[in-house]
Amino acid sequence: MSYNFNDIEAKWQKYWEENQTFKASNDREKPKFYGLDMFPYPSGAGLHVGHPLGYIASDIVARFKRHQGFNVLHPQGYDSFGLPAEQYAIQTGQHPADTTQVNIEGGVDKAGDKIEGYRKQLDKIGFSFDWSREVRTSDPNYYKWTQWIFIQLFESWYDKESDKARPISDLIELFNQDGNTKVNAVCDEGVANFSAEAWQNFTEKEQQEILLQYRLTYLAETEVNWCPDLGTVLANDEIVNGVSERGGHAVVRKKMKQWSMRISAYAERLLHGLEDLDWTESLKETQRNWIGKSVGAQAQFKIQNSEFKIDVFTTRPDTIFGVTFMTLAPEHDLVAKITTPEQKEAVEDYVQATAKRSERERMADVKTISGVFTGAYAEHPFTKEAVPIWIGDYVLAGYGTGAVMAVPCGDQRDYDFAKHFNIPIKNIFKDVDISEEAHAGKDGTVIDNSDFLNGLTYKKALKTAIYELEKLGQGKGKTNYRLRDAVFSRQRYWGEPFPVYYKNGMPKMIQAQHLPIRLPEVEKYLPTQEGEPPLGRADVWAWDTQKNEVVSNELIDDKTVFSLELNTMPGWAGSSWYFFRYMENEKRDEVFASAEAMQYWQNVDLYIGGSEHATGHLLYARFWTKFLKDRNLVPVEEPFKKLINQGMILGESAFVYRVRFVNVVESTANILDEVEFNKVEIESIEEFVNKYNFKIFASKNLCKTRLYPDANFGTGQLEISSNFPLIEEILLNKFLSSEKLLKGISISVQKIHADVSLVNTSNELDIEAFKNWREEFNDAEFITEENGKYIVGREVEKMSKSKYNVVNPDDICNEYGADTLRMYEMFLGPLEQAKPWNTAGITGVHNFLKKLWKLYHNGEELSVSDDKASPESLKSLHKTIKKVTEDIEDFSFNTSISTFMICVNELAAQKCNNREILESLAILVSPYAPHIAEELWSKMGHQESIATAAYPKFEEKFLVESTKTYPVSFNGKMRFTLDLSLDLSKDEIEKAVMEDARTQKQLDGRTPKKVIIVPGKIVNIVG
RNA sequence: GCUCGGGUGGUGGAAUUGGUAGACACGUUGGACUUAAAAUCCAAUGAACAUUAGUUCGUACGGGUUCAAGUCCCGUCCCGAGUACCA
Repeated sequence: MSYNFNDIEAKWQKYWEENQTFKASNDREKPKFYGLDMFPYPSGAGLHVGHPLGYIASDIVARFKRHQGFNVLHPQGYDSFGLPAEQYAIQTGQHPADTTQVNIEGGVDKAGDKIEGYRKQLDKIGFSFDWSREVRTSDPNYYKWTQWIFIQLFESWYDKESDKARPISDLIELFNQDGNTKVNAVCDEGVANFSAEAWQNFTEKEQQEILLQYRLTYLAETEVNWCPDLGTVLANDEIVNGVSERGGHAVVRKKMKQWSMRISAYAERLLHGLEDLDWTESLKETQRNWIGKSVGAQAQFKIQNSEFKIDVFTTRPDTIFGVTFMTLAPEHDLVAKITTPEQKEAVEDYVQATAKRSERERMADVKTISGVFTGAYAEHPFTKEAVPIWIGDYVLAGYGTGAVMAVPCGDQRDYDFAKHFNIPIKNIFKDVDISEEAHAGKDGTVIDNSDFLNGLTYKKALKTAIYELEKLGQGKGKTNYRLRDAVFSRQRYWGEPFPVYYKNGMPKMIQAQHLPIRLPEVEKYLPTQEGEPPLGRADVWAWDTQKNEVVSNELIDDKTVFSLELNTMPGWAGSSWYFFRYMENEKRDEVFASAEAMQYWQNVDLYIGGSEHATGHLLYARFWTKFLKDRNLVPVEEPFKKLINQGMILGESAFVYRVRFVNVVESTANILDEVEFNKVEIESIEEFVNKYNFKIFASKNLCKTRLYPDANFGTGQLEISSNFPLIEEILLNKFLSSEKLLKGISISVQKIHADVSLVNTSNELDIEAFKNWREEFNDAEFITEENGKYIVGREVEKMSKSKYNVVNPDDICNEYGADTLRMYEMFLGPLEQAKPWNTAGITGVHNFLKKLWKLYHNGEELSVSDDKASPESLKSLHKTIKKVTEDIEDFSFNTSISTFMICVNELAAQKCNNREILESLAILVSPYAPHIAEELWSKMGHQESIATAAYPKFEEKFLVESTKTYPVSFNGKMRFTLDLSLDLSKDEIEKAVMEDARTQKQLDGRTPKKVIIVPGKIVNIVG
């Protein structure tokens, strides 16, 4: 019986489903292992071979852990809220819930295209997912709990004393006792002090307004990243290079009233928590940079002839005597207040000009120095000298206090600014030349011209300066974080609705027992005419506080019926806690996850996903977990113990080269006269050009000229320089009769993508298929290589539909089988590395599986004997057990595939058919190629699935060697090998080596100076 | 600019604490089987010279440490990722 993978795989996938083989129980008897993949966004494009890479890796580990006796939780679900579904809804009018369902479960979309569906595609690869615990973030039964967590955040504040989140009721109690003077909380900047009495005398509304400044999720007027094209605000991590991550749209800064998450309260814990996580250093570093802790001081400068004071943050208080000016961000509150009448116009112009610039412009143009003097002066805290106050857009409103004390001798930006505007530069570093550029003045530099800091070095001066500032009451040590509070509102339809209604303009939470608040129906998914979010179009979107249900907007009376929040939550809301949801399989209606379940599963032992989530999802999920831990809602501080980022699988794009006629010399009489179009029925150059322009394709090797990017052809297309003797010659032979015609035409070649499915493994294009691929190519002509083949060019690029380089895993499963796909994806290279997909290479692992199959068969029949295995076979097996076990633990899956290949090659050479070997081998292979392993296992007489068969135990005794093949080197160069017993002593080895004829030949009469012998390793003869 | 990775055959990639560089595959070439093709099997395959033993050069480049360096140290170049006026 030959290896009929299609039947085998279908059979076992059905078996696993029917028998619920991978259903995890919350049974506490066994040790637990929780292996998780970042759940996918179910897009309509379906899976390509890059998507399952991480899933295969985690599946191998999950299956391995089952063999080792762990109770394994390996769930899967869908992050099904998001922008693409909504954009598609806007275009087609279909409800995002419908398209999302089709994308997951399969069906036919409105365009009539058949969609296979994520689930079917995943099932085909044979994952051991426990689908009984599936989650979908857009399912009301799920987002009910997302809304519930939001309410918990609203009902909490961050107490710096106990360094954790506490219920808001505790805060109210504190306010009632002592006002806010004794409260040490993370809150908005500039909350006014009040006494207990004052608190009690505030109106209800005033109290709520104050509490809002303390809540962990709060509504506030903040400067946000507004993306006009997407019609929504974006979080910092959703912006890349000043444009939106999705679609690359422009982003501008705008003040808007928005929900925010006070993630900044957790900055220090998020930073500190990284230390104990088993994540890659680079990912931790990315998060550290994003949190951006800097330690320094806050200093206060009085403004001359004014009530106002400017607070600045600096990491270098030691350089305070070098201050020669101050710079405020143009958006700084004080700008309007301190500007002198003479400078008013210039300042206002500048402020307006900067406000107009988009983020991208501002970023693109960091080199240009700009700024304006406000006319005001501050007073230096120590020297009491007048310090001019400038504004400049190199100072960011959002960082620190939005103001800097400029020390041009020590900071290059201040230096450049000072030079540009002829502001004096004061050197406070001893024996340092600052005539060309600023000097950091840290290591070994001594401070000068600085009163009490004179003669000190950086570290000492830093402490002294802070001490003196504190003494003056004009500053203190301070730590600043780059991490900003995260904007939590989106002006979108396809997201979680907030469980919030508004009474007297103040947000009120809907009580938890009335959740979920379901998304209302709207007739269109666009913002309203008035610029409200899409939920502004809903007719039934008001909260009745008597009936506790969503009712028609017509009933709003602001007494018992109120308007509901129109924004929805961002994409990261649902993904910030889903890993806890999987733990719960029974009481999903009653709790987001039960305490018992969470106590058992704790946190994710292995999390695999893309590194693009470093500053988004992974940070937010850690934040929510810490919050939930503070409120005793979950038992753990960190959600993901170990994390691996799988590398991207790149596509190998195929290119065809299209001939384009340029610089056609029109109507040159003497050329036309002599032209004979006897090979094609053409009567003029114009006709020829019109007919064949962009219709002739030249094979790759005819176009071996340098490629130049060509702006005229849009992105991704290139033009090749225009010297093509070969093509010209062929053109002449094939289409034209006169060489002179070519003088009237010059050609260029344009490179365009061809669908990779039209190309075989030898890079030959299927010309007929290509002609039929797109209508415009139907009548194309091809100039082939001498052997008549059309060869395409290849280039490695990101896999994408628009590049026609997508390889569908379904096709690979059909042609080679899921086991081959799984093994080949692992065989490609290290999991974390980006690597190109090359379907040609797949035959290697496919052949391996065929050889594996043959090892268990003699002709058509299963051939397994109960005889004792030979020592060689046992050695091959145990070598493999050792290596593969180590490899899985190191996540080095590519090398374990090699190990299997070596093992099977050896066993085949030994003609091994012993049950004791072959059963163990089937278990070893099973995590990687589960279908063939199940089939062989059952053929060998087992009734139960192989999934929980005990992993073979490695035994050293089978590997013990008696001899070693020693490499014998002369001056470090290996010359020959010599088999010697491992029992020999150093002296005996030396004797044996020296007696060898080859040694004497190498020495050629010389006497060795030295002989290095490392028993069991090497012999090196020097001299 | 800064931070973190990385540079090994025609290709993807191996190489425990420094100890036989190129495992395992792909590709290529030659051969067997076949009317033929596919499939399968066998052999060769870092480069150059010698074509029989053998010699020399080879892990981005230049130095160094060592009996021995892809691996450790110093310098340079290149590629990738993250971040970017962060005071």
